[in-house]
Amino acid sequence: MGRRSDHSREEIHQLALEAAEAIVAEGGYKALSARKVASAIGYTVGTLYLVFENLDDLIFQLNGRTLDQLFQRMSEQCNSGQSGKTLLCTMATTYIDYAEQHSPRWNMLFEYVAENDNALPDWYLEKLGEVFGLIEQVLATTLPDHDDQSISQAARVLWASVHGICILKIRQRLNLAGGQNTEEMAHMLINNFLDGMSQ
Amino acid sequence: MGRRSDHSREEIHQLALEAAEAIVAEGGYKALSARKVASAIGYTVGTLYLVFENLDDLIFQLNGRTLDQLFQRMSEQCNSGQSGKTLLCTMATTYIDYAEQHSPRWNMLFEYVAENDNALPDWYLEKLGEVFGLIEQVLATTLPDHDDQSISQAARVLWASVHGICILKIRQRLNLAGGQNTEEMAHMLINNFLDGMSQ
DNA sequence: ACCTGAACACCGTTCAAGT
DNA sequence: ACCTGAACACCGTTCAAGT
Repeated sequence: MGRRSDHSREEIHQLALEAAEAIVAEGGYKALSARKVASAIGYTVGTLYLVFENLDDLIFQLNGRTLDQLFQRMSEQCNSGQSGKTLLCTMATTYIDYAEQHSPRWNMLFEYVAENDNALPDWYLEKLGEVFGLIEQVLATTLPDHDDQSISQAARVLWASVHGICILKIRQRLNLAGGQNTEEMAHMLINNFLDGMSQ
Repeated sequence: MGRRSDHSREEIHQLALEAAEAIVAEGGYKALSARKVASAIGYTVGTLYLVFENLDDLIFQLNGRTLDQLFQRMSEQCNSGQSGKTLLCTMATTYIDYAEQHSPRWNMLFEYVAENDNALPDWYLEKLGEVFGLIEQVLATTLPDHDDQSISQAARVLWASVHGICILKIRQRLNLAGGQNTEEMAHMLINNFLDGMSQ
């Protein structure tokens, strides 16, 4: 046994995250295990615990990358020349498309709840804040008569709502008679919510 | 080894569900295991598999009971003499209170996704449909100018949205600066959505 | 210093064998 | 007929011991 140093600590860290992404994409978050990740990168389980606190730590970091990807795709829409309701609908479509195309990974992002009432890591909440920040920016120009606090609250309410539609669809809790598709539902929400706010 | 017949099949079934409820309430859905349920009711693991297909089957049935409880609490509000936006806000509060008071159990209700693209059991979707049906009824009297299909779609969009706010709060994904409480957010949503619909 | 591998205490699920 | 308990193939996590 013993030393190998084929890879630096940082390299093992990266390799592990990439292997974990592949496992989740392939078989869902339930297929993820420390042993599988380790063997996928050619190390033993023990090594993983030199680089991550535990499996939850690895999951959080993977989720952090997912948030980065969501943020990037949504922020790209902000420079598309659209604005107002149209832009918000486009951003919702981007969000929904990501969720549908990467559903195992997207699922994992919202599944995990820390045990023992531990709060989520600060950097995690910051990344979430950035996503909500995008919505705030768009809302601020769309509803110029509202103050900052009102915009901030509306952004949270609106995006949590889009998220709710998305998650019930992905989790198959909206397979009821007469169902619209996810995108139509999100657009119906955005249009009516903004009309209500504009009165 | 062998026969005991202390309890009928049906009794074992009930005992197991009750034991499972207690375990989840105590330690969250991650604490639930077939072995724990079995030992809590004084049987061995094997016995559980005479009464349930597998652990997921047990979870689905427990979730079915949770849906029944939600339906009952929400339908009680419908006879409270309130109507329109006020009634919908009360129902949202009921939904949110249940989620906050029984968060491990409520979490489990929306966590589980069937593997292999198996759809949820029919009886499960029916129970979900009953909850959405309540919202439809209230919306139908609140928005008399809309046809049935429009009401049905609005009910799904509205309640999925309330759900989204609720789940992000419970999963601590809305612990961002300047946060309102869950109830305020849901009420803001309902008021603006209905104002939009009424235009 | 770096990594191993065996150990510990758990899982879900099955099914031959006991009464 | 009813239930057991041992077996199988897995888990997450730790840490003495090898190089």
